[in-house]
Amino acid sequence: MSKVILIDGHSILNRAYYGIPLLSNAEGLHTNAVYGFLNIMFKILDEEKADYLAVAFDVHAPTFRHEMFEAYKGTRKPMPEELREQVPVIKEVLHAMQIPTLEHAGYEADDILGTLGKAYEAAGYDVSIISGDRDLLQLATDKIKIRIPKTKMSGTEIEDYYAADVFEKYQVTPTEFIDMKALMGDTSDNIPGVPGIGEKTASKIISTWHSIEEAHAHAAELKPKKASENLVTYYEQAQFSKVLATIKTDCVLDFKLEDAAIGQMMNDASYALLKRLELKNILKRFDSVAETTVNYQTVKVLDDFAAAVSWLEGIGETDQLGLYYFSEDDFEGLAACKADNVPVYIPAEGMMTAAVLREMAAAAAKRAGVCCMIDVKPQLYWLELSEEDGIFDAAIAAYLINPLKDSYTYDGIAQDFLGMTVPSRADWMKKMTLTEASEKEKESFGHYLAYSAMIPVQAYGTLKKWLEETGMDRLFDEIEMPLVYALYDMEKAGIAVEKDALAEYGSRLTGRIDELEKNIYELAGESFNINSPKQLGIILFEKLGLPFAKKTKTGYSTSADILEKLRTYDPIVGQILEYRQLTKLKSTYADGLAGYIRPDDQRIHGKFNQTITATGRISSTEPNLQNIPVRMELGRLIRKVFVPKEDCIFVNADYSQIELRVLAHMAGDEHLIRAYKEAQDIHRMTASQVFHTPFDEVTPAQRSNAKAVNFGIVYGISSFGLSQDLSITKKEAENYIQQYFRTYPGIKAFLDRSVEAAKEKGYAVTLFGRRRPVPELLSSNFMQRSFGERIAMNSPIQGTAADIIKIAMVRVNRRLKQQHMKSRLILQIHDELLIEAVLDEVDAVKAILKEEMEHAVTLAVPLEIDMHIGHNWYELK
DNA sequence: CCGACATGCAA
DNA sequence: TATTGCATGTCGG
Repeated sequence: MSKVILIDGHSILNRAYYGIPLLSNAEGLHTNAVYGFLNIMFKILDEEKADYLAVAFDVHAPTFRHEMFEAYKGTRKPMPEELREQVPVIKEVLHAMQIPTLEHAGYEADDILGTLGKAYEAAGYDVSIISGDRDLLQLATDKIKIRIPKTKMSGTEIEDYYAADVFEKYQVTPTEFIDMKALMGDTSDNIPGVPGIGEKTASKIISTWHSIEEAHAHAAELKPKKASENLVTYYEQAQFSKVLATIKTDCVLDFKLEDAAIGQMMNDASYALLKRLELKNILKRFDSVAETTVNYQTVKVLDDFAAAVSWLEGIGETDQLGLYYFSEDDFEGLAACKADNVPVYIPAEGMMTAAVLREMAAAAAKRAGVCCMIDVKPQLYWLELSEEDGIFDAAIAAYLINPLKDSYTYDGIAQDFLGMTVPSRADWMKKMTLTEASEKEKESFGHYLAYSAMIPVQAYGTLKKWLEETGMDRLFDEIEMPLVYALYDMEKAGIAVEKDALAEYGSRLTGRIDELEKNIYELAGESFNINSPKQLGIILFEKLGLPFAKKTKTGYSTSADILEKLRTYDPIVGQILEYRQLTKLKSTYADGLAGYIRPDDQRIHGKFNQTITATGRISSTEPNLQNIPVRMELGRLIRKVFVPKEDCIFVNADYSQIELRVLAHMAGDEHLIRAYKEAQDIHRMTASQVFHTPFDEVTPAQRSNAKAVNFGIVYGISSFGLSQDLSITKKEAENYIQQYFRTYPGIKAFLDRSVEAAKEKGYAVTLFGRRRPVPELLSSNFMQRSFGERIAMNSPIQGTAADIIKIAMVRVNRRLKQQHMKSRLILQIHDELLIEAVLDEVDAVKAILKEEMEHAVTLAVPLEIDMHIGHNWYELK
């Protein structure tokens, strides 16, 4: 017999709130109701071996009862703010625990519970309904148990009512309980009832006559006399009350019981959330889960050549295949897994040479109906696969579903999408070193590798369903998966660096740094570590007594913008600023980049990461090639050491103000759209309109301020932020913003809309459906919430721009390959692409860049690019 | 030796 | 107290 638990959300939350003193976390968010709710829920789950669990909530919309009776629930006190703020939080917790929450306009939670309770009873389930509200007793049967918890800090006691228990307590059946309520009324719901009849009298009357109708027919026989008279006088009101008090059991609901199947409630998402809420007692429950690690059956080690070949050649189009190819430290092999089968591990050794294994693995991947992997890009170095092969990268799918996680490894995917706790790579590594594994523990090592093949193929169905249900399947298929191959090609191509020139640049810096260091020690009267903000702060603000000492958490702030204001007070400040600038260039760029030049080809092969950013941008590491200096001339000189290879030249193209154009389109603001269609200088245009100055008379200062406002808008503007940026008062900044919104009313409406939508849905969305959760919006901390609002304004813009350049990259890369060109895409810097173009392909490359970048998507405003050619990166300006 | 913090580079 | 990143050096556990 399967068991279903249904919870009356608001009612339990309410009980918990009043039963437990106010608690709050570090953010100031109150948590007592959430805590109490979860305690009750877990207590019930612990004692009942339930298979299904769902929680119903009331919605903030009138129900049929309100339509019948205007005063319905009219006397109910409004929810205190400290409780109200916990409603979305408990929903979020439930969501993280994969417990469905049900709410439906026009129905109360009671009606949902009644409908589902009766339906599942009829279908043969045992049902428990949890509520703090005795109204629910009318639903009790011998299969439906109504459970009413009494919350105290010390613990929870629960009263249970089957039909018989209701009868025992009230001498009426559950159905008759409705009639009883029709007589006695309910002040909290504003059900009128019949005056002069309370619980005792009502119980006596209904236990005798079983319904208000019968009682009315025998009114004369009723005692006491007052009750008899009032029942006649107020009979209509009693009938009316009966309808109000009757819980509907025939609501039309779109709900499938399987969605309420109890899964892995203690997962990463719920852990993070509970941790944030600081619900330590609930967090304890995770410990016991960690021990339930699933160490699945066995891995078949196919070290026999014939057996391995036959397994791989047996893969056909009806198979869902999981693959993981590994090559490191002279150790190479393939883990593979067919859906619902035992994983296999095939080491590259003996007759099964690495070359043969790689080829057979790639061939199997191509033949399979679908081939699922985790983190495909690095495996492409060994497996020759391309975007046409339709590989499914589970890490990228998981990233789209929640881009806020810090990794997408197999153990996390197993936890989140399969409810499975498996040992992580680190857990296995603790047990044995790689060498030990390869030499002595082949089977164990294969066992560990096998997770990387097994998890993606098992999670495939769930991930696919998530992508479809969130509307991100096309984003995944048409943008993200093809992009994997474009990024791989970029990494493989790398960028050539003139090592000697870089070294020379470094030593030039060193000369000046030594000079500055000497000067600084002299001016300070002692030597100290200039790189230590702590020591520097003491020298500047204590020893030299400079003014405006600003504090950070740990001491004085010595950041450039502070020092800049101190320049005139002491010559040491200027020297320090220059020292800072030069040591930055030396350590991060001159020395830092040198360490990444590969000796075999004198090129830097940086990594481009696709599953890092919250907004959908790509990131660059080892080294970061997206933050090479450009603003200051001295820093910009570094770009001279990045050069094209022989017979090549650099071509770059960058979008002109892509984010502002995306904003114009998404907001549909006619003024901004018109400004772009007329192809004017947009910052000047903004200045002209915001400052009421004729276009031709805008001063450089006005234009520059307008530019700052435009930036601010994209970042989710705040008057404080703008005032800092422009060194003006907050008041003035407020005026600029107000003027801006008056000029472009559509922008204001859009930004407001974005915040509202994110609050409602819990995430921000790009034009292509990419989502970015914004949990900060739930915070009761003003700063956190404001941060959430800025994220909600910025993410759709930054994210859509990221979507667009990704589309362009995929198409540019495709065309370079399809047309068998030797030119290669080598860098992406958020709104810019850099190509190392073979000299005789330059015109074709320029045409491709222009076409694919400007037409990656059609917006209400044109997308424009600027293109340049140069013999090194520095010249591309 | 690792993590937090401060700092500064880019779009 | 403006969005998104990454790398560096210092310093303390």
